[in-house]
Amino acid sequence: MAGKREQNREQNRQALIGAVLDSVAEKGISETSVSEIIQRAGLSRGMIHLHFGGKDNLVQAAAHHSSEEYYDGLEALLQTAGDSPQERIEMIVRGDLSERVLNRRNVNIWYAFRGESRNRTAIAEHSDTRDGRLRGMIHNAFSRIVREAGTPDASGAARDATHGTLALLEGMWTDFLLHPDRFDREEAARIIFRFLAAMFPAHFSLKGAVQPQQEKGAAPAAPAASDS
Amino acid sequence: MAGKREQNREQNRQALIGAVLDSVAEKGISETSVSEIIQRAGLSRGMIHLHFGGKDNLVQAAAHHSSEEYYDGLEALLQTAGDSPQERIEMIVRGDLSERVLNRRNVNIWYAFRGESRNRTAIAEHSDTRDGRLRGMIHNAFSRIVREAGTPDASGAARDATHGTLALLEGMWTDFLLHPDRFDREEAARIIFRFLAAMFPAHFSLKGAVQPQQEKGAAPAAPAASDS
DNA sequence: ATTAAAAATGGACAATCGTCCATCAAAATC
DNA sequence: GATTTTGATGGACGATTGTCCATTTTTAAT
Repeated sequence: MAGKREQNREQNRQALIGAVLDSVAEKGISETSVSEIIQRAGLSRGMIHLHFGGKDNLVQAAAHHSSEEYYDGLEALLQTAGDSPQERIEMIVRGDLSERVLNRRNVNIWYAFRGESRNRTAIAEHSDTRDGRLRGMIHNAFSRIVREAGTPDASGAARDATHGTLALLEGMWTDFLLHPDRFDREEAARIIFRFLAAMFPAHFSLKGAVQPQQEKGAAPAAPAASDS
Repeated sequence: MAGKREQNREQNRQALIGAVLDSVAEKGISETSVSEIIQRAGLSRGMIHLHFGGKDNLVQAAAHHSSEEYYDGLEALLQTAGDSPQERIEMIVRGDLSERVLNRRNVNIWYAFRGESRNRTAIAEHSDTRDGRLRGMIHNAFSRIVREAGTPDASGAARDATHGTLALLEGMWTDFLLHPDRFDREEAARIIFRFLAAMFPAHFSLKGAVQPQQEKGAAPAAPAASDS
């Protein structure tokens, strides 16, 4: 049962966190005041101090919550992916560009926090651990690809691929931030896979994309996975 | 001579703008108050209202100034570049990753403004026009490359290359923001050129980078430029 | 030198910020 | 049902915010 006491308590905590995120997404951090928060949450002024000990801690908790939500979503998506590394990469990329993850609300929140993160150490750490876990997931997959293929400088290639993929995703998010209307998810994905196909032609195909110019049309892309 | 009157006037305007940028870079936007600004500028409280009509306008002017500075630097660099499109691209990429452009101060300022840009329309526009002009510069170069090479879907390839390059640069900036110490400019450039070499093997060489895995080693990269 | 004009000063001002606590309401325990 | 315990309330509080203007200082014009 958990007790009506603690049940309400937790409910109000979540209401406050939700109110912060809504306000940050809509009005930005600088306009997210205590008055704004409690008005959105429909709670009284003292709640923030009671549950979080102050506004800063509440904002930090909200940043943490948002970060966890993002990562959990991505991880859940990854559960549904196949076992092959290329499938996992593809799932991460498409997931990170999907409506559920990449939308106005999330982008606004993410960039608002990041802009202030340099000062708020705690928030910066969430940024970091998120990126750290994501990087780990991607790097693992590329390491497997590289190992299977027996590339000469294996660790370097996997690292470059990881770095490039993350940078591209990051850039796409910025694109969305600045032009949410014109943004084209398919185009974004296509560009990233073009990059990956160039690095690992045996594992990623270009599908409908424009082929790079070549003299003799040397083996554009072999079929990717072996199983399923 | 320009008159000592107007000379001082302009000098103080610049002092205020500089103070805003210093403060934003060091303390972030939320801690950049009027008191903070006038203290840094060593001027009196009323100056902001006198010269800019209010804090918001001053901050906007500072954002504009920063944006212009960035773009002017890049354009100056471009003047020294050769005439071939690949040289121009290379100059833009290396310039955008150079110490002079990509440093802690600029990155902090840039992301601080961007985080708040959604609310401050004027600031967002600078973000936009900057990206617009940069995009134009890059797109022009890729269009020429694509035209010379007679790629089938020319406009699509040029657009994808532009989009990808900008996204990668954007991602690298974010990388620098989060990890200014670990950031490796050479690695960042190498990854971007790997992407470009994959799209236009006849125009961009991989140089010292790891080669993508291929079955038969089909023409990894022809020497790029023809002149000099 | 005297006057006119403009720039710079710094404090007054209302509004808003975030914090905190005396008080009240409700759930849990006896 | 009485009592204890804990959550919730909302106003008071000092600090700080940005704006604005009466005053002083400095430069330019006479």
